[in-house]
Amino acid sequence: MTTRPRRADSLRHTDPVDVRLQEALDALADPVRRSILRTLAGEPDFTCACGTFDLPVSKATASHHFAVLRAAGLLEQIDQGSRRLNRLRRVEFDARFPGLLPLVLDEDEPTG
Amino acid sequence: MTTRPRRADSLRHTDPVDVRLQEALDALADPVRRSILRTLAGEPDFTCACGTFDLPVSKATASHHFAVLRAAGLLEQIDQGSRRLNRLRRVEFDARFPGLLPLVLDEDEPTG
DNA sequence: TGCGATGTACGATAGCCATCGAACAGCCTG
DNA sequence: CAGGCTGTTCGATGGCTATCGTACATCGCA
Repeated sequence: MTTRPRRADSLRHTDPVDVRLQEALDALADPVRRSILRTLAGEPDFTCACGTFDLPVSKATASHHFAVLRAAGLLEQIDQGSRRLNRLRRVEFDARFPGLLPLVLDEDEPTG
Repeated sequence: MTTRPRRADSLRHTDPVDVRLQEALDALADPVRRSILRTLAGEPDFTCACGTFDLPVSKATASHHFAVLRAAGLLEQIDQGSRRLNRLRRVEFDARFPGLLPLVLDEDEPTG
């Protein structure tokens, strides 16, 4: 009935409203994930595919990190062909946890 | 030469200014530690000894958690006899990481 | 001086999670 | 359709850390 592609089955989004502080902190406690968020913050919405990030981990691990960030209400993803484009949920997440995301985005140290 | 008691040797404080976001998030990612902070926030400064907290862990583990919080610039401790009294470094920590501590203190769920 | 209370230090253990390679699936282009 | 690209899933592994019991140190008090 639905015309939605099979690929989207792995795209469960979590509304930031439903995210607990524990999950948010767990998600943000990883330096690789924070670097993903910072990169995303510097680009327009839905212009970064997962594979375009320069990360010090394998693509399997990177995929895991994107899933964690999505589950924590930190990003929205849409499929475009074989690519998965990302958007930082800046406003919604900041409404749920005021000030938390800015701390991450303003972090001056890139290495982690 | 110094008249400082031996006991204070285990009291290295970290100025919140010198704390990195990574350490802060690691410290706050533990539910036991967050419950310590919330308890502390509800009492006057330097009125809670470490042993007075009702925690679901052994005293050895509790001591470890207090050390982590102190190292993250989240609390100040002073010795009073055989007791160690605590103060939440609310203002200093909030100056370093604006908004972060309030998120923890306003956390409505006690279980973690 | 001896005892109980408070808290730290140490060594061991267990569970969690970041990580990886390999296999798999969808998508696009030649 | 074949091959390459993008991304997920799976099982295994290693490291980190929360946890504990025990031993130890310090302090106040009888």
